[in-house]
Amino acid sequence: MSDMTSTPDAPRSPGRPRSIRADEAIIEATLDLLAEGSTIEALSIEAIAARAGVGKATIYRRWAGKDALLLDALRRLKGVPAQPAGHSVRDDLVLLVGAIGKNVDPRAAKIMPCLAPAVNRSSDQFQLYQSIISPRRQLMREVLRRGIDEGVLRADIDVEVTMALLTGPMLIQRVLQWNPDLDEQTLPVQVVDAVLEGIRVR
Amino acid sequence: MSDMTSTPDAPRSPGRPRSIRADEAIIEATLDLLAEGSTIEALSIEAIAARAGVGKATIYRRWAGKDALLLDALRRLKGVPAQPAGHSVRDDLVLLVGAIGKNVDPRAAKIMPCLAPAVNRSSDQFQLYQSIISPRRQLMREVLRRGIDEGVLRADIDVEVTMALLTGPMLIQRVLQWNPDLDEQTLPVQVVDAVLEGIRVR
DNA sequence: ACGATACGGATCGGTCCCGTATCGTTAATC
DNA sequence: GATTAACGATACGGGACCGATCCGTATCGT
Repeated sequence: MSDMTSTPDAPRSPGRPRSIRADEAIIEATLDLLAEGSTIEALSIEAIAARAGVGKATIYRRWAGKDALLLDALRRLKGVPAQPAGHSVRDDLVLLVGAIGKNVDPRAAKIMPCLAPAVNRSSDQFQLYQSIISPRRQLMREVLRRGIDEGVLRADIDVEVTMALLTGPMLIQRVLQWNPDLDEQTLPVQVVDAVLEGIRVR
Repeated sequence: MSDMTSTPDAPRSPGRPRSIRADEAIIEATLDLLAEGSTIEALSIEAIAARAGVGKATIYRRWAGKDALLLDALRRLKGVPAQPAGHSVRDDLVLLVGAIGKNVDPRAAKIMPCLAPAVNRSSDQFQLYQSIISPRRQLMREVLRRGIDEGVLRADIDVEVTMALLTGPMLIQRVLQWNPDLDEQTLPVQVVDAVLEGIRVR
């Protein structure tokens, strides 16, 4: 949490302790509202409090404001990235590409697109966004490096560009519905194979 | 316009005619404010009126509300897609990929990302979005088909998937700043060449 | 000159939200 | 049982915005 009065070595705090259920309920309510279509700035503390069955004061007791709460709430969305098996480079890439935009928390799929515009406005939110996707990028980077070491992939490819190549098509389709004619199900395999083989006649 | 009292066969409307300058000023103010970082729902009629040097009533006289105004304003952003030269398939693709997210109207680059979340919420805005990018997709589709016909590209590629392959990386980088380590300048060439050649050792 | 209408500007009531304050109640410790 | 602080609920003043309406003025066609 950002500014909760968490005292690691409990020096005894008198009075009624803060409700852990309230903490959870507030975070969950925030994510639920976002997932239901509310945009970040349309989200109100009052709506969150009502949804969480909590008084507004209970929220302000824990966070300084909407931004601090949002930052904490979004952090919960990180989820666990898919773990590649490590056998076939192609299979690992298909797995990673297929996992793009698919988080353990189904709400994340709805929320992430809304983050996009905020990312270019707030430095904090940009950092948050990067901290979420960075580990996933690292996973793919390792698979590509492995492919190069094993001699499956060309040694002269630009790994960063290749990651964008694999990620981009999946992301614009899942997040923007870029092309209604594309099939999201088969797209990961198609993308990976196309990138592997190239499209030029040879 | 959405609900202007436009009478095609001018039967002469009495009274003072509407100012064309006001029309333009309102649209321009809307786009300017969006480009300056305002999000769609943070945009207020009052701010637009103030910026345009126009009374609020002047806006309400022309549009039913913010949504109608926005729809009209965003339609102005379409701009003219880049025209491929038609000589080299590779060069044409580099040109088209490089043009992604780069519109004649520099404000469009700032505004388009903000559209992303709205696209999944409003059917109208989804249609608008598709109507903007659809002609550009068509342009790339034609270049790819030409490449196949000329025997430069493999005949068995999925053209739609290939378009996503070329567009995705550029779009996530320009719109989301997906990977800070990528160079936007060289990315078009890198993407096109990588897609053309593939990354597999052969 | 006249009616009609649009103009920029100002004001109004209503709604929503923020952040704070204050209720009576509840749950822990002493 | 007394103390203490968090609880849900509610009210507050302040602010932003909406949509409507009204000024007095400007600009048309007649």
